[in-house]
Parts: sequence; structure tokens; C-alpha cells
Amino acid sequence: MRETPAHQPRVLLDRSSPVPLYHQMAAAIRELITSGELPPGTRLENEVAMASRLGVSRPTARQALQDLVNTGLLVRRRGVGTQVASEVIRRPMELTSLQDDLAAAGRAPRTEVLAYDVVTAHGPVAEALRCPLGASIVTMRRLRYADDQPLAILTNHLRVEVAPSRELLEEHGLYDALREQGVQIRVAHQSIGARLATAAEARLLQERPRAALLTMERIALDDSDAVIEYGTHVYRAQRYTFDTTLIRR
Amino acid sequence: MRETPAHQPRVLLDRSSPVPLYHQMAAAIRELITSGELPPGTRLENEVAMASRLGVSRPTARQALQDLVNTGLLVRRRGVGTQVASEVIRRPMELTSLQDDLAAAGRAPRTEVLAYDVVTAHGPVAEALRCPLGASIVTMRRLRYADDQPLAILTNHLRVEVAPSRELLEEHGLYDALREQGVQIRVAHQSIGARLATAAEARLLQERPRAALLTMERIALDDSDAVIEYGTHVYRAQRYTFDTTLIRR
DNA sequence: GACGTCAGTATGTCAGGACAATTGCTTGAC
DNA sequence: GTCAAGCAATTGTCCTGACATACTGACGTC
Repeated sequence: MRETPAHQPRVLLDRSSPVPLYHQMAAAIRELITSGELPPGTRLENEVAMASRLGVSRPTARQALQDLVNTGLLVRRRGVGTQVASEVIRRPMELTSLQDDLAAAGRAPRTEVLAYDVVTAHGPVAEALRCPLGASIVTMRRLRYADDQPLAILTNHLRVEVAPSRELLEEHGLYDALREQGVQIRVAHQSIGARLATAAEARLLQERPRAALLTMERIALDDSDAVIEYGTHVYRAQRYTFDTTLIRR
Repeated sequence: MRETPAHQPRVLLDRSSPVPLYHQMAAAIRELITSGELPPGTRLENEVAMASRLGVSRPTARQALQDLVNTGLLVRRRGVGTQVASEVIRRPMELTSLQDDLAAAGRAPRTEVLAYDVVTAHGPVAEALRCPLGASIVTMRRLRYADDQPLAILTNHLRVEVAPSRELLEEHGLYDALREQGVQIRVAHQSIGARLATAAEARLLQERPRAALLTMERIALDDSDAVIEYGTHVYRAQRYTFDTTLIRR
């Protein structure tokens, strides 16, 4: 019998929620880990017991735990069990903001924060932010209005250390919020494209389904060339263009 | 029913191998992708069919495909299917010609002149070219290919005095042709946007109707600030993005 | 004290099944 | 030509079940 008792993470599942059960589990455990309530090294109860205690199937519990493994928060070995990873990896912006531009143009900018989540970096987001898989990042999603009409959906990923709080974002544009925290965006690489709106995007933007969207993907770096932000924005093509003047050298 | 047939990736599974089945599947598909045998955009057979064909369970096939999604090689969406993550043409937003950029990227540029007409200027065209109403101008319309696939429809208006001949345009890009006549483009004002394709554009670009198009409207000036060209281009959004790097001053 | 065996623990892998949700195409009405 | 409804296609989510494999600790033997 093992000496150290296995920890039973406090997880409350809401089956009426549209959020998948596995995702609720993963989020709850992640929160316990990042808050310090589950310190590194803590062994969790085995997945069969956890599944039974929470009233979910083992594959569901397994998927939740596996997501946390993929993020570097948990370590699992067969025959041994699941434990909190010994170390959560920690790491340290004219190019103008849309909010400033709209304000300058007298277009009554307004922003609605749709989502603000602390998640773990993976795939292209980890690559763009130049952080290891599993690092905590903030993913935020905002709806930008101009003249009281939706204009753009802004999705930004930032490292958790520099991400402004949700409260700050309710009041300011992202780059202003970053400046308040001493982060100066200096360079941005961006890629402009287009595609059709998904049904959800169309609804948010009050567009008809499959309207054309102008897309912009951006990686922003600070004074020391550290990647601060990776963002993907979509704009209503009907109401938005990018203008530029090019000069041959 | 979908038009394009779903690809059945060639996967051989060895059940006597200690390598898990899901891992063998993922490795085989990864090899097909990285070798180029499964080019970007290819749609794969659905996971139920693939599982059945390979003699594995759906969760097993699903895990293999999910691993490939996690590594950025596949894209999956419910109701749509699984496809090889696609590759877009990224064009730096510099004052260069598309023909030159494509050639430099080894993308086999080719141009088909669809129309070449001498007409009289009116409306926005006259305004953009800063010439009197009724002045003779050349309006040309070209279809630009990359890798033998249509990429863009280019419509350009020029004063008849500087417009290259149709023959010259069959051989060269517009800016090269202008250079041959001693005209140097130095500045361009451009506006990037998006919209849905018309039926005719969709046909020319071999896109489905109402596909998203990336649009670019440009006014180009020469060394003495004379307006030389007014152009409106549309690009297949699925295959094209504009890239730029912005620096705060 | 060292070593081997064995049982218990726990995760890894795989199967089959079912319903939900999203997407895109077709069709008919206007 | 546009729009809405219906439906097919396909993935997403969740369930039950079972066997395989790696790891750990207890125990007996030398």
C-alpha cells in the first residue's frame, strides 16, 4: 500500500453546462495546480477512482488528465499513478491598436470581453509565442464595436506573466493595458487574409452566415524582441479595409 | 455529397509490433504528409471509414488523427471532416509585382490576358487616374496562375500613352513591361479588403460560388508623382495572404 | 543485506456503442 | 438571385467493458 495518500482534487461538474465534462475537469484541476493548492509532487487519486467519484466514465476522466499531461501540468506513468509535475515552467508592444484608431476617427470604440481563459500552450500558439508546450497562457476573445455595431472579433494569446487582467481589458485596449504594465510593443509581424465567417462568428458580428471576413494574424514583440502576443483577428469585410502606402526603395 | 473524393491514406498496421496501433497509424499518415504525397488541402476519408478499412476501432483511429492535429499536420472540424493542413501564399506587402514574387518563390507564375481594351475614362477610374473624362485609357484584365492553379484576377487601368501592349503583357508582368518603356513605379497607395466572389469570378478562379476573396485596390505613381495605374485585384483567400512587418517609431 | 518472486496498483491500449453538435449541400419557395 | 428549411456527412463527447503492461512493495530465501 502506498504511504502517501492520493489527493482527491475538488472538482464540481455541471452536466447542464455546454462545456464538455472532460474540459470542466481539466480546468478545475488546472486551477488547483496553478493556485498552488496542489503543489508539485502531489499524487492524485487513480483515474478509475476519480472517474467513479465524479460520476464520469474512465475515458472521460482520462481525457481530462491527458490534456493536463499534454500541457506539462501532470505526469503519469503506468503502475505509478498521476502526479503534479515537479515544476511548472515559468518564463518573462504602432503599430497602433484598433481601439486607438477608432477613437481617433471618432467612431465610438467599445469592447466586450467574450472569454478570458488561462490555458496551456500547444501547437501553433506555443510556436508563435515561443514558449514551451504546457506553459500557461491567457487566451482572450473580444468583440470590438465601432459606432455601436460589431466590427471585429479579436482573439489574443499572451503569456500569463504579461497578460493584462480581464478587468483591465474591459476598460482599455490590449496595447494600452500592456503599457500600464510596462510592456512596450515595438514590432509586429502580421499576415492579412480572408475567409468565410463561421455561423458563430456571423452571429457575433451580426452578419449573415458565410459573409466574407478579413483576417489578420499578428505576432507582436517588445523592446527586447520577446514575443508578447499572438493574435488572430477577423473583421467584417463589409466594413473594414487595411490601407497602406508602399514606397519602393 | 461532397464533390472531391476523400483520400484513403495508405497505412499498413502490424499487430505483432509493440508499437501501439494508433501510433503506427499516426506515423504512416505523417510520413505521407511530410513526403508530399498528401498535399495541403487534401481531405481524408472520415474516421469511421478509416477505422473500418484499417480494421481498428474508431477511438483508436481517432487518437491517431488527434495526435496529428496536435502537431499541426491535420485540421478537423465536425460536419466537415479531416484535411491536411493547408498552405497559403504569403506575400510580403512591398511594392513588387505579383509575378516577380511568385517567380522568386518558385511558384511557376503564368498569366492569361482575358481582356485588353482601349476605352474612355469615366467615373472612379478617371478620378483615380487623374485624367479628364473621355480620355483614352487601356483597361486590361488578367488571370494570374501559380503552380498551374488560378490565383488572382487582376484588373488594371492605365493611360493609353503608357500602357504596355497586349503582346508585352503576355510575356511580362505589368511592372516589368512598364520598366521596358522607361516608367518606374515608385509609390503605391493600396487598400486591402475582402468580399465574396461573384459567380463569374468563382468560375475563373475555379472556386465554388461565393468563396471568400481577398481584394486589393491600388493606385501606383511614378517618379514624378504622376498616376500611372489604377488596379483592382482579387485573390483566392484560401491560397493567399499579405504579410507585413510593422515597426513603431 | 541482497535477491527473486508475486500480488497489488495503476495506467496504456483497444473495442464497441450511442447520441449531440456543427457544417455544408440540396431543394423549394419567393 | 436570395433565403430558409431539411437533411446528409462528419466530428465531438461520453459511455461500458476488457485485457496488457509497467511499476511498487511485501515477503521468503540464501
